[in-house]
Amino acid sequence: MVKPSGKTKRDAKTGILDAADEIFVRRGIDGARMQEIADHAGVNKALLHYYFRSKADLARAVWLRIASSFVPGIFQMMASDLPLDDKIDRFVEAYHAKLMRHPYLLAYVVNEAARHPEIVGDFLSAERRRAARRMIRKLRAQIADRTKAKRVAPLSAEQFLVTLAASCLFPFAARPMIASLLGLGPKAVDAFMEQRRKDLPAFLKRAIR
Amino acid sequence: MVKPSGKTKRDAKTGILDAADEIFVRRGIDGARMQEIADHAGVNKALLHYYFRSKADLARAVWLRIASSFVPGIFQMMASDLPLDDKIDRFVEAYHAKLMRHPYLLAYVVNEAARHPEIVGDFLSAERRRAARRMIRKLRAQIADRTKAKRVAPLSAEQFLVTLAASCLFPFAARPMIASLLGLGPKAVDAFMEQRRKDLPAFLKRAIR
DNA sequence: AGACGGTTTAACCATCTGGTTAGAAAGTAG
DNA sequence: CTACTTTCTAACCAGATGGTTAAACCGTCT
Repeated sequence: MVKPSGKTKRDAKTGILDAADEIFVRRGIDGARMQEIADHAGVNKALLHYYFRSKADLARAVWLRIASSFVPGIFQMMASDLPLDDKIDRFVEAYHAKLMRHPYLLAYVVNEAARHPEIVGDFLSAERRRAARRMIRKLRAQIADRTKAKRVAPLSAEQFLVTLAASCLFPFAARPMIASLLGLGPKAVDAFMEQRRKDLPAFLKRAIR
Repeated sequence: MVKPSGKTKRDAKTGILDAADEIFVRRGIDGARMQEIADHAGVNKALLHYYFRSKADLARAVWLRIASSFVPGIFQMMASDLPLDDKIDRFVEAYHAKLMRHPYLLAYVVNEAARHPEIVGDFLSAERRRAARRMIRKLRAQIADRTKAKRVAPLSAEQFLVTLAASCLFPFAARPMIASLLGLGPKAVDAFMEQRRKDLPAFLKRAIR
């Protein structure tokens, strides 16, 4: 049996994945053209179909890569023994850093998840589902400690997590609308986001104080 | 001069707009097919081009209609003299009701706004910009009153508004992901959203208490 | 009735798009 | 070097898609 060089192969395949990543995220799956991906990767279009049978296949591969970089690391941190306040700080920080560098990413994720809900499940292996449950359980315990100590109305860990994610992520998804409604230029919006990164943790902690 | 029947004309045109609305929102602009819109409206495809020169034109008309139903009413309420707490209640309530009925709407808005930022500006007339500024000014005063009275760290009205919008809207955009991560079926997610509608106002008020 | 103008349609067209194929390069084993 | 496999490409194809056109339709005015 002949062993392929391995290096060349991986280079071409990951090169295609990188190009597809960029184009799919920028244009959306429907808006992306296989030819543009091929050009961007510096490869013949037929090669895309050689490594990935169809456009849908390629899109799925890209989706899995992106989802893997988006969720597991941060969710593991959220399941750890860190104090709740530190978790909030790190959550805000992590997504702020990631989304500042990939402005189209969230619109892509939201859009494709809404129109092809099945791919969301594709990404969630049994192990990842368990990890999510662990995280929720841990958060629930930490929040219960807090609300009990301070005599505050009880708060569902799920709801808090969603609010945390919403507060961090949504502004990036809604960036153009925020800019228009507040009358801010690109630099001013960046400043607004930076301000937000600093203020948001305190705001959220106050709500569960 | 011949006067067109008026009724028929308006029916056909708005019929097309209604159909286009549904299809564009469901599939996204790139994913929508002119033929599907025509079929859905019960009209020949050429008629779409008779009333709206191109697909882009039709998409723009739909966008403007949706944006008009999405923003101005609620923002006017936010600029009114209502107490801040009531505004929070109404804001949560209004978007909850709207988005429960139009599950794809937010993904559509986020996606198209991200990929065609210019259309966001198209919608914001000078008058609407003024209205937005009025709303911010009013909110700023109301929040200042609160934070001063309760000796809390000052809070930007803009940041609060974004957090409010994020907490209400994002869960609908992220619905499939929430469902998968929390392991909820469609009915359980509805219940989760309903719970959220009830809990969220208190959570937000606590943060600016 | 008949002419006229806006409305609607069937048929058509040029182009684009995802996907295929046959074969050329290029790497590998013997 | 030769035989063989994998990688890569140019050319091609069928179907879809946005858009056009010429003519039919239909109410209204004279």
